[in-house]
Amino acid sequence: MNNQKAVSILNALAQETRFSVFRLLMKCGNNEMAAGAIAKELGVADNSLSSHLNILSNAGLVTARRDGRFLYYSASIELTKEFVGFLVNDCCDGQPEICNILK
Amino acid sequence: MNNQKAVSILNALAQETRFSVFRLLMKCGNNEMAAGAIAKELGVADNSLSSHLNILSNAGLVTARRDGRFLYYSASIELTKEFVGFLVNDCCDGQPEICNILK
DNA sequence: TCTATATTTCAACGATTATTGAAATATAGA
DNA sequence: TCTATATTTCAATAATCGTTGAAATATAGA
Repeated sequence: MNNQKAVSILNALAQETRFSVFRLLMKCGNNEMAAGAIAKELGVADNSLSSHLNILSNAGLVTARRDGRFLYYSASIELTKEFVGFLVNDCCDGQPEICNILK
Repeated sequence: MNNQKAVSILNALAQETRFSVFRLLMKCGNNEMAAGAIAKELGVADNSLSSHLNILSNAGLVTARRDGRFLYYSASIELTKEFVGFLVNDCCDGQPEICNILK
């Protein structure tokens, strides 16, 4: 993780539809959802959602698995962990007890 | 914290200069830096930085304090905590042990 | 092979965004 | 009051972004 990678993740998340997709998949944990099911759940056009899924995927936040006609998406939990860690780790000039940010 | 507020925070952070400003101020912890010092440190034009600081400030991520001609900025650590919590809390459908995201 | 379903790709359009130069505002000190 | 410093505001421009409709691709089943 580095500044550039973090900004690309932030860009991917900084849009209402994409953020909702991400939260929906995070809620699913290690389970997955087909693109169509996500589109229906969120009330988004298929092609628009496809574009958003692609952006999330390029940022590494979701991964896809094809099964027949369906593409199943799931959240990349490891990357999310890394990202959150990077966001908060270097705070307070190496004295985390100052802000105690993770609790 | 809610989706809309989180997206506004993500938008504020999703730009290289602003993310660098945020990280710089987080590194300062409860200390602060004058706008000019931030601009110099990051090699950004004053007016451009002012615009970015305004965006970070509108998102609640930084606060400003005037002292004479100087405006001192610092990170809003409480909001950052709330934001990170919101990002990761509802994961795994209420079974955080599945991804154990904060550790 | 034909048809239906699931999803993506593409081009176009309007909207939003970042940067720049110049001007304005706020304050300090002589 | 005059000048210098710190910062913001404003208008303009170029670049990027999200959505839409239509077409294309992939697959399943009859």
